[in-house]
Amino acid sequence: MCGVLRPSDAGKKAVLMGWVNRRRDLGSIVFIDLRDRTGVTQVVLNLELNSAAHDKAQALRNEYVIAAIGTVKLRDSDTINKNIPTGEVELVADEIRILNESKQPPFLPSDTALTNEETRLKYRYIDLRRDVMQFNIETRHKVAKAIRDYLSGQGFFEIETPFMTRSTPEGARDYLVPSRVQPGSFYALPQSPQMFKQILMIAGFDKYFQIVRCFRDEDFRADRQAEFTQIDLEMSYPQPERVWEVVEGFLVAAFKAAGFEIKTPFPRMDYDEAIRLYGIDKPDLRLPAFTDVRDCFAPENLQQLAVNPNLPVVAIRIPNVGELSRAERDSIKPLFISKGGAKVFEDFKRIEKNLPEAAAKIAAKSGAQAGDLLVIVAGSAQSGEQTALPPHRKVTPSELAIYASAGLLRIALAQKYAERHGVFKKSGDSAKDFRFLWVTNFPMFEWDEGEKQWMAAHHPFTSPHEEDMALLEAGVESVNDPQSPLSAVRALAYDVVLNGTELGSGSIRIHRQDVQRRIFRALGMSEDEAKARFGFFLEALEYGTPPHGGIALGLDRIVMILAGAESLREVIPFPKTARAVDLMVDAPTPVGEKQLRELGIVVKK
RNA sequence: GGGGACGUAGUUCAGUUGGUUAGAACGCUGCCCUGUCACGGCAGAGGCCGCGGGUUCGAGUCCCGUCGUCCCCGCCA
Repeated sequence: MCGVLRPSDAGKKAVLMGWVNRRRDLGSIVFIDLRDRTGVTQVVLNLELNSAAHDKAQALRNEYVIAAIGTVKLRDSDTINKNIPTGEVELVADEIRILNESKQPPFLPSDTALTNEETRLKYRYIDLRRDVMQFNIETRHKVAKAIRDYLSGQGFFEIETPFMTRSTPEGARDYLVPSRVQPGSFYALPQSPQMFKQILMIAGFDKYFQIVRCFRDEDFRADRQAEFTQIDLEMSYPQPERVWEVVEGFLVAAFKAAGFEIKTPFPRMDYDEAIRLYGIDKPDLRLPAFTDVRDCFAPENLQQLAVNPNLPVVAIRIPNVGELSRAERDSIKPLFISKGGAKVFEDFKRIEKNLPEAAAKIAAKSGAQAGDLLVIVAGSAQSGEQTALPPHRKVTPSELAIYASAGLLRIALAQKYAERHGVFKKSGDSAKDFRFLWVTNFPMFEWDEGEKQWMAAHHPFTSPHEEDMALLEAGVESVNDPQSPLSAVRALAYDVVLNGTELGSGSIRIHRQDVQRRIFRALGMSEDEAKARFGFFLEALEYGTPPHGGIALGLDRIVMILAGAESLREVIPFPKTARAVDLMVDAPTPVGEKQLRELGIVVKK
């Protein structure tokens, strides 16, 4: 292999096969850098030593596939290349065989400047030859293997579930597969194996996992692909803590496989707390939390600033940004996305000038140092009514709007000034570089403003909190009332978050028929409707279902973070574009009349 | 569905207030070169300026539309 020869191999005969990475022709002596996935070795062709081989080297071009047969030789001390692991040796070739030629590629794997992504995706087989991509795909393999090994060792069975399954009109849009033998009927590709894994619990496979492809026909982002891979698992009789322990266990193994030591257990935080401190349900702990600085202002100050005094006044602090120019301060406001009447005071200098006392208190309370950026987000007069708080909830909908607006701005600012504060740069200290977090006690229901009703925040099989059963009972008939007690029902649902990325999401499931029925009723779903959608599943629940719960983590996202990549496309061998197009194979495509006829499909233009 | 950025040689990019023959680097082709390793030197080829329309004496540059890629909001139980 091209990356393995070392000084200890000196004198040995060797055959190297690989791609011509680069050719350096000095006339009577030619150097070939030969590359395969293990690395690069220099092959020497000297006219005086072997004129036939030297002649053959004249014909070599980039990306030709060749075999070089020769002797491993220690390099003279002044010709050692310290930049590559094989740099102390070279292969003196007796013979060169051209195994295959190559057209001139649109770009070279050895290029230093990265070609645009469209070209890379079209010629993915060349892009994948680049060492970064080879590393990413290797990391992916190692991580997946470590997880398989770990879970198998813990008594989990990897069990496959169908890809061609049943469409359930919940959640994301389905990819559909038409049935030829039953024209007009369609399978759906699974958005996740959710119901199958629960059925496996009912079936007695009390520890299940699967590294499995999932499909969602929605709009895509850097961290969302049409098809993506989940580490899906489910177990019988667990407390949430037991699920977390398993996940922490396999993440330790996965990170170790990629060369990182991480510590467990991960910290835990209530959903409400995450919103209050970070304005988002997947906080990036590498950056400081919000400070509520409402009490730093005198009441007349708030009035003067037209700030709603009943709502929080949030200070966002981004450390070590340095002095901002006027233009930079002006460029903050366009980053702000106001929800529910939230407004931003992007220029802290102005607050310092007009309200020096308040500004000093804010700086002190938020722990701001010189060079830190402070931005204030507060409620305007247009903000929603402040409502009474259920005893165990810490965030009302009006507050949520403020926190969420501030949360988005916090991230936008942190990304914009990432170069300056350097918080996102890898330090080499895993405890700092990988900030894990369990976010727990999500709300069971979310208010859908469009549908004017409460919807399942996670999925309708998530178990409510034992303590909140009475609230569920009280709210079960008020699905269309935004003030319904349903707002306060917490779910036994949890997310695992890493550096502001949601890695995975899970819950303890409902195993009791009566609770499941109540949930469907609370979601405004009639008995018949529920039966039509999930009939098989509801029936299965009636045949002795053990309590069970689980989680699913995005393998692609884990590998993306481990590889230090900015996009899932960097860790998926054959990804799709934002419009779900595969540029290499050119999919999707229209199909012929005959094929459509067989499937009983007429395409409307 | 909405907002933004980008599209010029094989590749990465530059291209001034609209101005005559659209440049550079890398890559490519040929020649020279015995220790290079992003080798070096000389010479050369290579362009529907994404596509369509408009304004203009004149458009890579301005306007409208369209296609594609990327990022964000919505969406993603």
